[in-house]
Amino acid sequence: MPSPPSPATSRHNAADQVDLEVVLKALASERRLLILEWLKKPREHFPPQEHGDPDEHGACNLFIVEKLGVSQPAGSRHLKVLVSAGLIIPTRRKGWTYYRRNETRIAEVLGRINQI
Amino acid sequence: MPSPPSPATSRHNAADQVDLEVVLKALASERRLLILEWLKKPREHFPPQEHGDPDEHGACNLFIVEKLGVSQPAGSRHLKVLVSAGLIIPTRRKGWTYYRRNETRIAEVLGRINQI
DNA sequence: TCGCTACATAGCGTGGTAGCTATGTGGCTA
DNA sequence: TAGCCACATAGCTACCACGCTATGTAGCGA
Repeated sequence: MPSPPSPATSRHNAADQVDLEVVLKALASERRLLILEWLKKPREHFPPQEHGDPDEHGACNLFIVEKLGVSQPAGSRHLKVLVSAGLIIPTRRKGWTYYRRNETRIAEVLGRINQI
Repeated sequence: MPSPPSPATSRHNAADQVDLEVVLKALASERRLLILEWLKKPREHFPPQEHGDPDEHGACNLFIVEKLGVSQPAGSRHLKVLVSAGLIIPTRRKGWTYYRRNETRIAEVLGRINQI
């Protein structure tokens, strides 16, 4: 779609209106669906981590990238796409970045998708 | 995702298992979301048509293409993507092709998406 | 049977996405 | 403060989606 001159922000957060196309594009990737699935139960899918509580902060960037089986930049980009769509939340802590699901936003998104 | 040598069929129909990535890619398009929206109430969005009942068979290909505002091949391709994902059903009749929503499939798809 | 009309296919250009390697950068930790 | 480690950025290639125009095809009506 040839989008009209985009207004103001290009990033997204939980406060934004759900842009269905952006969210669906973020979801339309096998790898990103996997990430969301894994983050449902970080403890089951990732090794124990030293500083971030898996349930509170989610899983470490490096673990996710490794489990994806892609290069570090490729993995980070997938995570960035999910963050931009508001689907996951990053937490920086002691030099590591942890990601957890944004359940509020996900519920909001599903509400919109269910109107399709 | 580097898909493995694809097995057997490449087309999809209502009997297929829902391939979430395929369906989400089909949905991740402003224009295709519009088509699905319009097809909820064909009578409201399209001119009266001579041979196909809007409620039974859906809207005529040409009307949809015109309302999309793209060329005929581009419009037809969008429709084909939705058909391949099983989201709409084509009916050929008297030389025209009508499209209607596949509500059964859509419900099935939404069920899967809600597990995200 | 002939022609017209609805739709599909082919082929091309462009932009976006996903992968990679190489290199920056910024914040712990010693 | 120096070094290292986690992550981001840059820059490349390959591929796919989407737009277009031109052309093919199949089925209806006369």
